[in-house]
Amino acid sequence: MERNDLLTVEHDHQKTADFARSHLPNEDDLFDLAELFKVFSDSTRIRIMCALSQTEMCVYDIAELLGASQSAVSHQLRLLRASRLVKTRRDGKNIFYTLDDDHVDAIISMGLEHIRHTKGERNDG
Amino acid sequence: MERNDLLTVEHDHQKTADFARSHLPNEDDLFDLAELFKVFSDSTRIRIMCALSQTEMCVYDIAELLGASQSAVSHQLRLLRASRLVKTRRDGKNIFYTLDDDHVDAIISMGLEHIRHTKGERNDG
DNA sequence: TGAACATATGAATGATTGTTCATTTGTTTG
DNA sequence: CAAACAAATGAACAATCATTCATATGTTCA
Repeated sequence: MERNDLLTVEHDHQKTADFARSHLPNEDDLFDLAELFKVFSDSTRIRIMCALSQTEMCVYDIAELLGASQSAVSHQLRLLRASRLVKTRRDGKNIFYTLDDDHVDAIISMGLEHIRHTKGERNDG
Repeated sequence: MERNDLLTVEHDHQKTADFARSHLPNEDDLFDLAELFKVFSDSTRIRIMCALSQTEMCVYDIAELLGASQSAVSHQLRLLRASRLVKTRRDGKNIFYTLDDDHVDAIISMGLEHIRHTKGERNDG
């Protein structure tokens, strides 16, 4: 290649990529982050989390609330448990679920802010 | 224990479900929320957003950064654009991407806080 | 205009996911 | 213990998704 590397102020792909790479979260965190947000990526689970942010509920309550099957709800709660977003308390035959993390509300609120913000923007084009 | 309708304070499923239902986001917001978090639910897209929070980058940069194909990156960027999370600026042959929303960093930070918090908890059981 | 580069897009495909159905585990109470 | 209730689990299936490949669109420059 000629010596245009001296004259032009071309965008340097390699440099840009290297710089950005050095600021990425590590692989483990990236994986866990994606797993975490996967939990928020289903409206059924969001409903469950929003509900639990109001009051503790047993599986039957949530199924009733969503008009979903007991099994479906239980499967979803499993995910929420695995992600440490909810915790349980047994009371006789019932198992009551509550949120296990302050971040849940914060994350959902921030999501709501974003979508309301973008909805307002629709006028601008 | 007889006469339990008078003596015991049984959990009222219907009441609980109704109460929680009245506090759920509306259907449209729920759908949009899930769509939004779906964007965050893939580590490739998180990588892209983290990178863009450091510096603007063109498609080629990002492909280089991730070791992914140009096509794969472009498809992902389409999603990010559709969700109004990134915006573009053309400079000659290149199209540079930048974040289009302050919430992106906030949402990712909150996610990181959560996973680091839960990782610390693993010791407690 | 045409060659080279940069990005976008459509179709196809393998992988992942949400739900259902059937069954199992765990708890209470007669 | 057995019956009744509450929750969890595994297999199966349809739907969704991320990536690839091939191709199209758009831009620059000779």
